[in-house]
Amino acid sequence: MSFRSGEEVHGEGEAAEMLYRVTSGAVRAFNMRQDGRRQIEGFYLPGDIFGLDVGATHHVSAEATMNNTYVVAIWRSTLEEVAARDASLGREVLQLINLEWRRARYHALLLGQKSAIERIAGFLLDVARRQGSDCVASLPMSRIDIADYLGLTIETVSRTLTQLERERIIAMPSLRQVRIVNRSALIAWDV
Amino acid sequence: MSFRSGEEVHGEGEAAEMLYRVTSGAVRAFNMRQDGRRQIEGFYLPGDIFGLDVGATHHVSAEATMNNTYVVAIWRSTLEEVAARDASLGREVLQLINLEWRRARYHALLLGQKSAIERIAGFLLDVARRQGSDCVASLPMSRIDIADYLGLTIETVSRTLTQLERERIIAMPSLRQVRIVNRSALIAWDV
DNA sequence: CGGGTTTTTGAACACCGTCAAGGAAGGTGG
DNA sequence: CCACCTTCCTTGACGGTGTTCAAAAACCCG
Repeated sequence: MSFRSGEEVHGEGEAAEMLYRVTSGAVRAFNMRQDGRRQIEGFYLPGDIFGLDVGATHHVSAEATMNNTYVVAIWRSTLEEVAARDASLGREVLQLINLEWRRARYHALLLGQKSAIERIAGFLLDVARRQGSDCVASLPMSRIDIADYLGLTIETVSRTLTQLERERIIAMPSLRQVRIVNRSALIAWDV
Repeated sequence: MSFRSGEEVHGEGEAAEMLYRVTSGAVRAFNMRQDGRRQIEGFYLPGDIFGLDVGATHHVSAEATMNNTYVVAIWRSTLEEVAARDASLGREVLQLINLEWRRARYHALLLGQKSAIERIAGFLLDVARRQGSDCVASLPMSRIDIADYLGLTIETVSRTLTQLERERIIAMPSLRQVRIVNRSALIAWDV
């Protein structure tokens, strides 16, 4: 399946009938408030699996963060049939739920306790790591997305990135490319 | 099992061999950072079940928040034996994981998007509701615990409670008793 | 090349955190 | 039961971090 930026993969409250894996682009999972404020709970990058909410319905909406986002989908029922024959698959799903949970708790810690620069530093390191790189993070999402994920405003995100660039800790060859120049300094911020 | 304030029920990283249910008092689940900052992920009140981390080990530490906290424990293995015969039990456990997850997401939204007064208002309503009351929340935890749960400082928690009291939205007959006087005003803050 | 969106930058302000001190509550021992 | 002590909570003043509002700059895409 192919999505353009902002297109919905699944909506909050919908029946959770499928699992998805990102093959290119990225997906944001989020909750919306009545007044329009949005909390992005997580991003899914190529290789990541999402949509495995426990229970019958999705707890979050999922949208593509950019054009040319590709996703492969599999029916839950199919998965369950296979899992019935192959116990290792069931264990793998549990592992994924486990990982998801771990991320959610880390996210709460980030939102509850960290300063702007700590949030940005941690975010960059996380993205780079998940992309299998030590020194480059390519950000497949807008500043607004980053802000709504980190519980900041776009202005603060922008300012903090600029500050890190001025301090020669990162370099930004383009808007969505971050090169990690001084990795240990970044890690020092990611308490 | 009986616990005094601050005593540990289970530690982060320990083997998750048991499930627990609070019968009186309360329990806090939290993660600690190297620098001593603490994020409380949730409170468990009488009737609540905790310790059902997915996977083999606990992801959080759990401590009693006050003296005379009583908890009943059951071995996971026992539970699994029973669940093997009774599928409805397995569904109930899934429901609990579901609820836990829902709370975690709500918590992230709270920490990422809400002001101090919104956090306090929502917290009071949540505690009252879980205690089966419309107009009284009895807080079985210290101000520090509330602060570390809401991502605030104790001073801000205290000031915000005082402000709500001055505005006749709540009354505090004692430190840990909050009477909800103007419920709709409180709900208006809990966007 | 041009129009619209996204990002950056600046200035002023607000909210919350920090530091400090005083006050209330609860537990302990005489 | 009361005095004492410790711990927890409240209140005040101040400062810093991040938000808000506004405008300029950069980027993207047709």
